[in-house]
Amino acid sequence: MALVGVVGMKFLKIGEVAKQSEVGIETIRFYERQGLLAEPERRPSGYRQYDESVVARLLFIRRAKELGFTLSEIKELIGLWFDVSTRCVHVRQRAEQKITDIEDKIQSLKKMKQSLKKIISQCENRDAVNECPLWLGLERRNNNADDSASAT
Amino acid sequence: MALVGVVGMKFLKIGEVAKQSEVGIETIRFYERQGLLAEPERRPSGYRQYDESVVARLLFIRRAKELGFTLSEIKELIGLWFDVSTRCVHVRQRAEQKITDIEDKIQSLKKMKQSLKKIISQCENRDAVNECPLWLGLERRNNNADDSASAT
DNA sequence: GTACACTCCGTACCACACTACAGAGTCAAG
DNA sequence: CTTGACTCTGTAGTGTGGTACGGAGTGTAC
Repeated sequence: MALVGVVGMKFLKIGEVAKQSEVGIETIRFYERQGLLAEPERRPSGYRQYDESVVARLLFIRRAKELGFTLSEIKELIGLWFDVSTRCVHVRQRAEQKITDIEDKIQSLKKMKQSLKKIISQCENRDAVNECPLWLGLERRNNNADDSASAT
Repeated sequence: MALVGVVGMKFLKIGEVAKQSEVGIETIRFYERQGLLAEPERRPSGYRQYDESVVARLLFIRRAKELGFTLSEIKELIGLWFDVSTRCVHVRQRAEQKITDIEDKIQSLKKMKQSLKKIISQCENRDAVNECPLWLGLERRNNNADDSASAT
């Protein structure tokens, strides 16, 4: 039985993939329908047969979602990789755009973190807590020329 | 500049707030119902009367959403500020937790950025594009002491 | 060879975050 | 005044991202 063409290649059933990636079975099939996962090989019975790489893909999708990317953005990010050998110029441009977006996100998150630190320190010092400079300056693309905001 | 009864305090109607914050009128009312915005003063006619600070609040909400926070998380973030004078210990803990989450997000975004750069360089070098080390290692809670702070 | 878990497909349903009316009242320029 | 843009409340509908069946077939351990 189990004659597999290639050596040592471990195949996974959908439930095993689900367990390893901590993504629900239904969700995996949903992602397949949405084009985030390629349609996998099938056993004669129709069972999906995954190789291990799909787990990494699913972990990536999960994390990217937590970072505020939509499924269609994630699809695009994944697509960048597979397009790389084909239409170089477009890929390059899109990748550079994504990098800019990501850098903006990082900057905003850093501002947010500074604000939270400020909250904690005010908390500790029991300073007068009134002015709420809070949260400002993380609008995106923030080239703040004006107030030299909080820095710790 | 319009001068208003009391001091130089400018009041805004909902449409003006919407325009300045680039958030739809319906969405502003929706956020009010959800408790992300306090119920504003009303004119005798029932018109909402906002002061300018609401614009910053809305920009914050917008940005936080782009960074992957849900409305209820955003509500909590906003709440942290206003609770700060009251229940210090809890606030502190929650703020510290948020900071950890944010640091994780930043790390993952940095990994993602590195992967994109790799795509671009492979694009340029026309290297064999085969192994797909891509996207790995951004699962969350990954501490790498590697690449330093904000660079371009 | 029969339990029993697993998988298949399809459809329906869910929560979240809006978005779009309807029908009535308000404001401000001309 | 009138007129037209703006606002009010309330309810209904939309798009995204899943989640939960139902009824059938499959795999395998005993």
